[in-house]
Amino acid sequence: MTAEAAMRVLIVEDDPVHRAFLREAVEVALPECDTVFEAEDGQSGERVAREHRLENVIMDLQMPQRTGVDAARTIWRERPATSILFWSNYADEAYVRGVSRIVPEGAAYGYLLKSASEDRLRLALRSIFLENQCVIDKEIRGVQQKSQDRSSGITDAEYEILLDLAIGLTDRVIAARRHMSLRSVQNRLQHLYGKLGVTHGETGEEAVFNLRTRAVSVAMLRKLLNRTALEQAEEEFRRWRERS
Amino acid sequence: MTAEAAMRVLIVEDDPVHRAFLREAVEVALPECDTVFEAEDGQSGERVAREHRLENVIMDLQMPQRTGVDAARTIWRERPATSILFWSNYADEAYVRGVSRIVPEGAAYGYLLKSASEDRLRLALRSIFLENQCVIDKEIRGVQQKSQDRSSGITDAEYEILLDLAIGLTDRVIAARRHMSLRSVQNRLQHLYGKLGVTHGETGEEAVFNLRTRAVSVAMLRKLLNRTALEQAEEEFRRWRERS
DNA sequence: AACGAATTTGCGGGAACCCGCAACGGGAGA
DNA sequence: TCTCCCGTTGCGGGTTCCCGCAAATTCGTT
Repeated sequence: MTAEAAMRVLIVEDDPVHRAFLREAVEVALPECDTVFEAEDGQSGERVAREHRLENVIMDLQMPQRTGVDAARTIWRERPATSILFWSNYADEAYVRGVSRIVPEGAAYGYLLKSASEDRLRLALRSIFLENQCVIDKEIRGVQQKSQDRSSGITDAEYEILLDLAIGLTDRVIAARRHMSLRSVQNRLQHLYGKLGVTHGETGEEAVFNLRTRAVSVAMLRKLLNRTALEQAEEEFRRWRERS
Repeated sequence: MTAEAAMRVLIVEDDPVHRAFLREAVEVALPECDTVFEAEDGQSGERVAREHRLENVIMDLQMPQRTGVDAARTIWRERPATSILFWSNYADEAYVRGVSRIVPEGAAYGYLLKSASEDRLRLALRSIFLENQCVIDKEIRGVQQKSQDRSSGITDAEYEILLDLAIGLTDRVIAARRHMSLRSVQNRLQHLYGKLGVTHGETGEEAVFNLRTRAVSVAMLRKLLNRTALEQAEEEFRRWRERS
């Protein structure tokens, strides 16, 4: 038991400029914080959080080696009550999906864009770390909404097959992996094509697009997919493959 | 003719934290610089450079709306003697290719990673803006080398078809667009597959991968491709399509 | 229990893809 | 000039993809 409410914060951020900026912001916004830890990648972020039993984390999302999502997952697995503020450059749906997939029941978390004003950042820091409130950037909210919308949004099932598609699997392998018939895979693909609005080309002439590749392309352009999501899917597939 | 060597510098960078950091660095490293202009996207960067006839630019690469490469291209088109220091987060081959494709004969330019030390940055500023020397980060050099290597590197022709592939075109459309026969397209594709090391799968069993999509996937993972490159290719294709 | 809607699966076929084989053509060097 | 090498083109085939049609199954609702 610490005598006073001595708060400690961990900053996980690879960019030194941003790291310094965050430390400054924490010191200004949270005078009750007496110690600021820093880590410059997900790997060591996990380690420091574990060693010092830290409960307040500011986490960059895109980092080399080990993503912010990865790090947050293991941190939350070890102590689900940790408060994490995600601090990211982009509002890609791929990231938003990644985060909301791992946040545990009742945990306080936040999702702020780096373009947010300093005031907003300071407010978010106090809300999350002192009052355990969730703070989600408005833009992120929009993405969350859209991704859950029935009509334009993409189902989890469809997202799953999109990943399989994106790493280049054949229909047959997808069928084997997901325990479906070949035809079902093709069905899901057609749904996906519909949702993404990919067609062979405007008119009824000859095909302009290869739907398979085109789907990946527009998913990328719409930021449904990004390299990080790809890497993760690749890794999962590798693991599945090893145990036959 | 300015009476003294009154240098002026333009900083084009969307992230306010980095922008402030850069301004600071310029003021320290270049005391002979008396005016620092700032722009927060490619669009206005071009405008400011044009209006004030600036010859020294620091340019972020990934920016919303209009890329650093785009902005640099038009700036250099208007005044090829401009010195530009590119300042980027990543050493993706896609970016490196994009830059070295547009740098005009004899222009001074630099390519620094944001992870470089402040000393390195200051040194680069002086080298480029005062002595018109090119300064390329070592990591970037490595990428440049590799991309020009005969064996592992990818030809411009192959890169071109990779882009067509990535935006989802069919063989036939690629053939029409590039004025080749269908078979030639398929040939190039096979070369590409070879270079990227994509196969149907390890053993001689059934195919695990769809080569087409798989190629895009590994190109992404290897950072040969990124979303920006995709966008650009998409745009070019659209233009080609309009004039039949 | 019964009904309707959404998924799953099979069948079949046309189109696109992947690719080995072979001939042709143009540029580099002996 | 002759030859060698590389890129292009055609042909033919096996495979995979894309998808309409229709029966079967699942699931939620009344």
